[in-house]
Amino acid sequence: MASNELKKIVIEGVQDFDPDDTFDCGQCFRWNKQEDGSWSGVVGESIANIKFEDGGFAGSKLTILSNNHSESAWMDYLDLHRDYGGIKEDLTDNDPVMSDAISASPGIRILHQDKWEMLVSFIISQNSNIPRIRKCIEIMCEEFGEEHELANGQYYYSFPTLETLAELREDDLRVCRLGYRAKYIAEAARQVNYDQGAFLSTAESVSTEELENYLLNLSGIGPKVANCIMLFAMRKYEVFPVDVWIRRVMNRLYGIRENDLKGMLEYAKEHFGRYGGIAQQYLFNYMRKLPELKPALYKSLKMNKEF
DNA sequence: GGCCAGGGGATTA
DNA sequence: TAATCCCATGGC
Repeated sequence: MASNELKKIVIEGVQDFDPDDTFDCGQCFRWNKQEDGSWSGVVGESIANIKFEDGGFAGSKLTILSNNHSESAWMDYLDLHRDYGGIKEDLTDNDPVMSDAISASPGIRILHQDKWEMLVSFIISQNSNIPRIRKCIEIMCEEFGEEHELANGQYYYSFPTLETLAELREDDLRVCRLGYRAKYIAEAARQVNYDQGAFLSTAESVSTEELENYLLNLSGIGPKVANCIMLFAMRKYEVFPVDVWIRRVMNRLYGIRENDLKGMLEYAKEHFGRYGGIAQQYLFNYMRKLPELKPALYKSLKMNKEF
């Protein structure tokens, strides 16, 4: 796994991937953009810095400087085996809204992140905003994660383990500024640790339905959070997490009643199918970018008013 | 099924 | 500065 020496891995011919789109589309919270345009992040027990060698995009050399020297581990994490070109073609078919959404962030890939980290991160995410979520997680890692030091003196913290968080009380978590979510996390950690995380570790071989049932029984996890965990850590690409942004996209751009959650899920199932989750990422990011991208359109949508 | 509190930072008015 | 919003859930 991770040594304390950084080593460079170069992957050639990478397409349909842009670190800016992928690390800044709201699926991950521990990647930070550096001054030179590269991205640094902690993944599991290792740390990495990622950029395109020539600053290019499609087909160019992707450089990963990391103490996890396994190229296949990074291929898996960045989901580089999957044909996003084909997926985008499928989704774009007869859908001008999706076409625009994909054009806004054509380099999104769904990262294959850690199950426990995603479970906790998305409990934290509820009714919050991305800068604040990132801060809470950063504090949690510094307080309760393991400290790692590289040969060059650089240090970083991995995400706290299930065992560690399961032993904490709600009060111990106060330092993370989680608000009422502290209780959910303390309880969920104990629930998942009931079988030492055995069920969670088998998640990818369990059906989406059974997995969803398990997650919905955990404290602080409802349908939206469960879907995010399944999408970002368990390769359940058909789920369609509906948050306030997606609710507005589906209402303003697809004409579905704002409170008709069921109708939105049915639409996604029928039109986005097994790539519902990937479609959701394009749409979510499109809406977040819209004020800059298309100010007039954004204004006309009256995003802050109920329809 | 609808309503509302939960904490607290970010954003907008 | 005040008001509102935010990658929702749980409990009534």
